[in-house]
Amino acid sequence: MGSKTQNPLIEKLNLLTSLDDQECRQILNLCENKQNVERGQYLSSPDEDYVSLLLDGWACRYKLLKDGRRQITRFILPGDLSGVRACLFGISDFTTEALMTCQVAWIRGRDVADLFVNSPRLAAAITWASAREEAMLSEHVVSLGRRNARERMAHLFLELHSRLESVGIVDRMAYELPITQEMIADTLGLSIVHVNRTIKTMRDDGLLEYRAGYVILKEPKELSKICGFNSDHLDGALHPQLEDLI
Amino acid sequence: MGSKTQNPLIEKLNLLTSLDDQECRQILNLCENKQNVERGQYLSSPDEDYVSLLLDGWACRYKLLKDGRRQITRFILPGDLSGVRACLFGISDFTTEALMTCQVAWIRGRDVADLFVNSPRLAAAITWASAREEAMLSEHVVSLGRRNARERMAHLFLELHSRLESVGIVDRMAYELPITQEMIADTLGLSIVHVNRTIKTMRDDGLLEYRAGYVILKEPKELSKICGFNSDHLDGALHPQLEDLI
DNA sequence: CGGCACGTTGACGTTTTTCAATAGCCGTGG
DNA sequence: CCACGGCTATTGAAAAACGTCAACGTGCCG
Repeated sequence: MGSKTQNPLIEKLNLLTSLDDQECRQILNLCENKQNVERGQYLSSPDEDYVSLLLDGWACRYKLLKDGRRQITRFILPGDLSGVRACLFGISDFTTEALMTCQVAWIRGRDVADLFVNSPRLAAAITWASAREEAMLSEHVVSLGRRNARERMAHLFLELHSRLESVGIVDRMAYELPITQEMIADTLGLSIVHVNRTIKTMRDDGLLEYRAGYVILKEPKELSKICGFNSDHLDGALHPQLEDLI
Repeated sequence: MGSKTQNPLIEKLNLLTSLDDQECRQILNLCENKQNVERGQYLSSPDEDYVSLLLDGWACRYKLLKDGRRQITRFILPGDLSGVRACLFGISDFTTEALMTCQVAWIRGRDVADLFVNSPRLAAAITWASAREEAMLSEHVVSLGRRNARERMAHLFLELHSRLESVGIVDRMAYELPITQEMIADTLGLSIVHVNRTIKTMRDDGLLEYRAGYVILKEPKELSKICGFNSDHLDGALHPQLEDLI
């Protein structure tokens, strides 16, 4: 695989916002190598010994049931870490796959472990990433358990917008969405057909535009009202009282 | 129902299994005070400044939508930590509520933060708890997104069995389940009525017994086959190669 | 040009929800 | 003691949401 490090480097890591430049560099310095992972290839390292930091592109994490049903639990966007749990604590029966050519940096598990011993702040940043994960998954559970198709869709599009905005790759209320309707279905626990129909009615109602690979949220207020979206859980602040401790 | 309000102190914390007795005691020593929380009361500390360690009883974490729909994201069992994210990183719009009289120990947020600076192994244990959380939530997402009612039910009952077993409060394949069918419905993203019918058919098929507050898994093999249950994600081992590092 | 992946739409089936009614349990107050 | 209300479990009938099957269109690419 090409270990070319071109350099469309992300503006920000999706870690604690209070990390300063030097700390971010410290994280980036742990990256042994950067490489491109092609669409359809797995993002987990073969032996699960590395955490990956996505520098560019989209990936997703999913579980495949024996009869072929698939559930996507998470989209991984530029600036996101992935594989922390698998790397520190063992295997996982989820798969992480690149949805397009991705630029990925790898951090050795032992270097992450070292952070706990030598860099408390960075260890806390890793824990924050894990906690943010948990918060997004909790919202995902709420969507799948108690929101209908339109509400789920609105929530997904708004959450993706928030996340992409925080790494600076949206254009106002529009952003690139390089995924198929099948993936949306597998994320939202719906069938492809129903996703298609739901998008159609939302488009007909003027809530959004949706073209191949591109979304424009035309009525973000209305969309938020539909699903009760709130982006607080994505925010990267450490509790103020703890800032001086760690 | 369990009238065990007194002091059957949990056998194990649900943390990294490699913590030794002294380390567990170290965690317990952080607990400023223990108290009983009555059924229906909230388990979050008023100011979110404490992490809670559940010593006895059941609690659950849920989100309430504006129109009254509720989604339970997690059951908190004896030995579980809760509130780590809220405490370290800020507020959350989820509520944690005692389902019966619970014995709870509180750990100050700053003491948890201190662990990152002074006790890397314990900090890693906290991170492990967060990662285990994430794994359970991922499975929950899979259930809600891609499993039908019977599969979800089987998965829930098996997962609860595994978790209770690991803290030593099951009797073979039987355990106390001090929750209503409404809570099961709010966990599994189903209606009460459908939960009731689903349990009925599973009972009729001889898969389980279900009486008020009590479950017996009569055909655990069959139940596992129904939902593809696997308990690996609940296991508390640190990656072997890292044991010596942290 | 053909093949392929993806999106779109209609007709129909299934799962699950909603509404409604009943029954048991339990504590409370008369 | 009993009547009563509140909560939970249970069951039937009808409706709504969502899935499946199948067909067709469209754009891309070799």
